[in-house]
Amino acid sequence: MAKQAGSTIRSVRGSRTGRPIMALLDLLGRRWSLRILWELRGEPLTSRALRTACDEASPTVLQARLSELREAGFVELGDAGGYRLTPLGRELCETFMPLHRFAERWKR
Amino acid sequence: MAKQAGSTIRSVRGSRTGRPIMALLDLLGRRWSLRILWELRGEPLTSRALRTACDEASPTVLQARLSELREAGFVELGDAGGYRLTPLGRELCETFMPLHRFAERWKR
DNA sequence: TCTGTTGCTACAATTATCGTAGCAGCACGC
DNA sequence: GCGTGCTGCTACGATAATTGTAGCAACAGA
Repeated sequence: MAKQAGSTIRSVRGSRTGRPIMALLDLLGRRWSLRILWELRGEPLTSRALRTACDEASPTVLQARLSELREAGFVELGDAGGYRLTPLGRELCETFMPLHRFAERWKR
Repeated sequence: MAKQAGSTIRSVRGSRTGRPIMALLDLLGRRWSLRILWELRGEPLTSRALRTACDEASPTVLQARLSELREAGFVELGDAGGYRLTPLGRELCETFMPLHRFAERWKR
């Protein structure tokens, strides 16, 4: 499912509860979602650059996630090519930016 | 893999890069991880109460995630039974608590 | 002993993800 | 035109993760 950008996406788990946080947690809980947002926090990246940044994750999933994140309004495809965060996506990214500091302290 | 609490866990993706944030993003990016932390934000929950809170997610995954989150030091099993956040886990939870407000505004 | 908890597991079926390969479209230099 | 190299994106078989149902042992109270 979730074939191409703009088409249907598997209904986000938890959205039926009507609680947006559940839908958001589910979307962000899919593999590579968080990582993609994280890697896009800086400059726009082409699909291949993003793939490289994400440890060579398979393009299949990357495209799926990008489609979902685009439909959610967090990511967009720039005119000159390359993916980048929308203002909304940037806001979301800022939201869990403190994770960075936390992770550094966690560092098992 | 990741059979029981305290045993080995599949090495967290990204940990090889030496960047803790990657390991954390990977751990949190597994299905139900974020949701579990979210549901435990309040009172301790028994495994079955947690399962109910998580839309009847299958106990297999729930146990797997709980083991991982326990090994990571975010969740613990109370003496009288019931799962709860450790101080560290609570700190992590606070970190992405702003997501709640964000989700409310996002609300497609 | 019976009932109802607790945390936790087995196992087959279904999905998601991986990994490799490759497509069409576009811009470049030749 | 022709090739080269980029872009976003997809097909498809193999592998791993997740689901759903059922059930276990251990413990507590009646």
